[in-house]
Amino acid sequence: MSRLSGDDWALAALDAISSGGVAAVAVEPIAVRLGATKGSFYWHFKARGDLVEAALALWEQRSTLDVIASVEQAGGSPKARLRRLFGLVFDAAALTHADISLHADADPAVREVVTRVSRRRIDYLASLLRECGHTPRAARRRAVFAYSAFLGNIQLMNSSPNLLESSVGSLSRYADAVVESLVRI
Amino acid sequence: MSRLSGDDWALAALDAISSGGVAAVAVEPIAVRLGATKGSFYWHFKARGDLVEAALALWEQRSTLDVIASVEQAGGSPKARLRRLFGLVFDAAALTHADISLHADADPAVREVVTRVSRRRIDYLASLLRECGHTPRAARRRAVFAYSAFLGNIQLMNSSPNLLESSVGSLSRYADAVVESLVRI
DNA sequence: TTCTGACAGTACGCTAGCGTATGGAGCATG
DNA sequence: CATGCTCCATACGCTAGCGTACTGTCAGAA
Repeated sequence: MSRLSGDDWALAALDAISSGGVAAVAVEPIAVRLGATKGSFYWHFKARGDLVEAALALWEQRSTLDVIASVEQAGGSPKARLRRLFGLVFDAAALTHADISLHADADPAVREVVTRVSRRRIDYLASLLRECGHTPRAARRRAVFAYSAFLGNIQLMNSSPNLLESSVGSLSRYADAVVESLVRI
Repeated sequence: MSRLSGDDWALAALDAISSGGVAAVAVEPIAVRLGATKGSFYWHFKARGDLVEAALALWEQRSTLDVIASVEQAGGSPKARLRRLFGLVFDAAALTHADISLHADADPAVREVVTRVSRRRIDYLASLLRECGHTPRAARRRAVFAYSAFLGNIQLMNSSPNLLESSVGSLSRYADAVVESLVRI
């Protein structure tokens, strides 16, 4: 990796966000991690803010569009797609860590992206639930509820892993149950 | 406020946590906000870490013990207490903001406190649900679920307020419904 | 009134991180 | 081979914030 691209930096920045929030996006430490120096960074970006922006864009892409596309491509019944969706998001620890940091951020620019991401995810959830036979209103209500439950779960898993596992047993059976109760008319 | 106490500093630090996370606990800016200087701070505390610690202790007290005591003192049926509990936590924006920041923090010391707080809250929820007639196992499962839903809700309310309100209508009726479904055997 | 101790202000050095300027290294192309 | 372009390293100045040392102030005890 003798020569870096802007995407390399954005990826590393997203990594930093996952482990320490936007505040952890610091040029010099990331440069060290990439085995480079600031010289490289300031070639690809104008300022630190642009790196944060790029990382957010990357996150937005990966955590919504990519996930949705992957689920849609796999196909299957709406219920099967729901189940696959839950499986994906629970596994992708890297993505959920970024989620946690970003949802807690107070910066307006971050919140704008987060809101867009949340909206898109909820829209997709609602569309699946409509396909399952729910009315648009009910589908939307359930989608919002499911999404907020999802947020709470990753939060709790992150801050105190034992608490959840001890009362829920297997995560995959838990996801089964959640999907089941969401789909039930 | 010509003379400050250690508690004044801790309170201001908790405020800083609410609005910017633990990273926002910076001695000099807080000194300015208190109309003082570092000279005061380093009289009351040995180092910045001690201030963070004090703020966390304050949060732990207020967001668990105080809330629980207040609900218990008001009395009423377990269901009424549950309802009162939800009303309290949804209103206390200051507390929930701190919650959001702290649940997202990666520092082991913070996570230790957060885990203790979560455990205590879940324990209290479970005890109320047992009083409502649930078996211990069921009460605990529901308590964990309710708590994680709570976390998700404050998260969503914080990062994108409109998303929740638009699909849920009145927050107080929402709380009614949640309590109702929790209590139902 | 004087003295003492609790409390606060001021001045200083130190580190981390941002941003800039400048000087290469290496490759491509004439 | 010379030239120029792309990419990176190094060195520098600047700010925010931590922690320390010393100096001041004021209330109450003696």
